[in-house]
Amino acid sequence: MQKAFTVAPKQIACSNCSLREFCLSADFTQAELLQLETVTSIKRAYRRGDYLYHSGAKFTSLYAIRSGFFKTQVLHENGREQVTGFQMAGEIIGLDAISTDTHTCDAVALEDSEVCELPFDQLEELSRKLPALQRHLHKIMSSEIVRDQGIMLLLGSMRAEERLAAFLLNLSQRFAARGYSAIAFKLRMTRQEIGSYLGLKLETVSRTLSYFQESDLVEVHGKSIELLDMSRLLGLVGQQRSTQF
Amino acid sequence: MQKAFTVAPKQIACSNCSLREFCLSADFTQAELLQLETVTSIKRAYRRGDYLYHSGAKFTSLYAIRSGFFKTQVLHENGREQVTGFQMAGEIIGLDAISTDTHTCDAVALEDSEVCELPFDQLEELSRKLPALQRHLHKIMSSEIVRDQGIMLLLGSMRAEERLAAFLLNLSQRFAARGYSAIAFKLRMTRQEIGSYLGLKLETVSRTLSYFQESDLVEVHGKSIELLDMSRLLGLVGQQRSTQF
DNA sequence: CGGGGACTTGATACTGTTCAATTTCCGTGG
DNA sequence: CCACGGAAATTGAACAGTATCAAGTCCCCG
Repeated sequence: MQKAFTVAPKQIACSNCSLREFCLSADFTQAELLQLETVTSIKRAYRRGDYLYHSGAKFTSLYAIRSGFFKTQVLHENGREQVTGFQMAGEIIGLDAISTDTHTCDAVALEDSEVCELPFDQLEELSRKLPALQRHLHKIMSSEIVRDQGIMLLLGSMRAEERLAAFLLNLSQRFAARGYSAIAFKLRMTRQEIGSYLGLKLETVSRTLSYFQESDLVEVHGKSIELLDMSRLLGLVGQQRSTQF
Repeated sequence: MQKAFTVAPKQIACSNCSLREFCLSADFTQAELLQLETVTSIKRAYRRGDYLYHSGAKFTSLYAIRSGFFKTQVLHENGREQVTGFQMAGEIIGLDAISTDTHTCDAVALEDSEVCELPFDQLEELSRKLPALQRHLHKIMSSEIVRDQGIMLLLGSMRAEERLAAFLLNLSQRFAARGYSAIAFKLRMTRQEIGSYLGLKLETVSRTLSYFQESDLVEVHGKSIELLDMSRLLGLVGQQRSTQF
């Protein structure tokens, strides 16, 4: 974890940090990529615990995470709280705010992070000129909908063990996609945050991790985790309730 | 419930059924509305039980519901099933399919219904010319994300009673917004479908409804329901777990 | 090095599920 | 129009899974 940031959210001039990385995974011609560069972006650094935005704040931009780790959470008026996602490098935050021009959740850095601000007006304007960008934006929003539906399935029909296995495998897959180890990584969030995300209490998360360790499925040391038996973990997620049918 | 449809999904010529209703809630100039008309749309009728599309099918269009009632569901490979939403007139179905060009859920008519097909290519093309349409499309997708997050909160942190109260109040609100009674309506779905949506078993749904009835919160007769005490229902949803804090 | 939050673990309580037996409702065919 | 049959819904009793409460340990950050 880098310690380079001495002051919280400061602006950094960044000429080659633009929409370009927003579109990394899409197919663009060289000419189009040059146009993407024309949209100026602001890169910001955040320290652990900093808020990228608060619920209720006016919406102006989406944010592309360049490095680091965030969580998003909704705070119900009655103190109820739900972590709605954990986001890492290359992912986009803030899509929920488009609907009402107001952020509907908080985004909090779980480690020192850098994000690229993408002014939404400019994004819309440019995507009117570049069909590939337009399509890419639509796909990103749609992916978020699909992801949410996956979590609904998890919350609606899985047991604690299945939820946690699914969670670990999801993290593993995303780390792997970024060139990090798929089998050993550090959890950036607390047991309570994991629990909130998975609809479990922190004690249940802790107990289930301990059980996984006893079963030689994983090796846990605090926030460090190693997946010892991917296929059995996968089996857990695939498993339907033993008593069903 | 109308019985006019003797054959399943048939096409109906419909010159004034276009993108226009897709945009009912947005602000468009008269000139823009005329342009919206130029996108030809196909109106189709579906009978109860008909599939609007299946999971895995190629994505070509979004669908605007003109009348009737649908459910969307994801079927996990292992037989696990989750109802991800109930949609009624004026709502848009199919947004999840944009991300992969393939439908990721089934959409099933819960009563005889009419939908308007919106070819997505044309929608994108036109939205490049009409910023208001572009913005509207983005808002619709974002709203779906916000809705999903609300369900995550419900599934992740509410008790059975709270979930059911929230569900009934949500239906009430949506019926009211369409000019129907907010306090008396007919449930179009089975207890099992409600349960799947709310992450509960059908027996729990049934029991909780019975308990609501004993408590004079609602009056239930099969699929007909009447909300007798809105404020207490609202209180249930707002309530945090009695033992928390 | 000290302090406090994070985590683990145990005992108990409780919510919701499972299994099972009826009853009710509704669409279909006679 | 009524009778029939199967799906949907209700209800009860036992059980399972997770939450809750509590105590103690670990570890990280300042």
